[in-house]
Amino acid sequence: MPELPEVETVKEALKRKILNKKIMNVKIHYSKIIEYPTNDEFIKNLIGETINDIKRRGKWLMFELNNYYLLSHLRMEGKYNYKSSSDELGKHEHVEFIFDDDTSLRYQDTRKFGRMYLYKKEEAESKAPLNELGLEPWDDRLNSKYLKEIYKNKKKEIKSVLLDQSIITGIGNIYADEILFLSKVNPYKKACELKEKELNSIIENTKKVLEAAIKEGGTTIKSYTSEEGVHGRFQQSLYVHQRKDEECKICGTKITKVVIGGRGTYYCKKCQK
DNA sequence: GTGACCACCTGGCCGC
DNA sequence: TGCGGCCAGGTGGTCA
Repeated sequence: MPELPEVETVKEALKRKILNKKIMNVKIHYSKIIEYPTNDEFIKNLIGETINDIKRRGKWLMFELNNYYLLSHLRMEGKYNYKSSSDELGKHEHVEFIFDDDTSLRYQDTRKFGRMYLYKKEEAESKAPLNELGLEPWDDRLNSKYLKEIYKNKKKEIKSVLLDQSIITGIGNIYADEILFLSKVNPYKKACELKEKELNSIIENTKKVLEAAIKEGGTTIKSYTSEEGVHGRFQQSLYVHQRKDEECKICGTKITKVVIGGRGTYYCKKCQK
């Protein structure tokens, strides 16, 4: 599933292809992808807009247009295909953005979980989803004091809390497992019980893991590939995620898989006591 | 405010 | 071979 590094990879790939293209038409084939505004307004407002820049906030792609921000979340299996506008519609392509040079960008999503918002530029930051996002991993304000203050009332397992996008944005299930492994923190540990040293370790390893994953083009698991169909190379660098019963790369103990907060969680019982 | 649970979706996998 | 059931998981909504 696309997490921060995968979204960053998609963003860079899209920038190489669709910057400065003008939208001539929009076709929606599955209406629920558009969360806000209505389908009709979405189409009407986008026609005539130019894609001036593409940014990222957490796992959200932000297409900067003349007057609007188009926000797109890929959720589990969303991806973008860049094709000729005359190409046949793919089976799971739900939204088409047709440009003035007869090319098109298509949003494809097998499981239809992805969502899009279209806001006027001046109001995008003050509305959901952007105003509900926590700090980016590289934000200077992300320190042990910040986490301690928020975590003090969190009695849930740290594994679940790391996935809370309103605290640190961009961490998903794969990288949460990897961050906790490198930080030598047991995923069952309650967030409110973490010591300052552990919080600092989590912060440092969050940056380290995500930076390395971005460098490697993200992680490819099962259905997810990047916008260009490129397979992320970070898969080979994973210490624990999806390595059940394989040997820990540090101590040789078999990796354990459990379910925490409904999510498959992989960890080493010896390294993460 | 917090935590637990469920719905949204489809394809892949497994057992029968 | 075909069918049914389960699982995967990011997020938002509901309820206690």
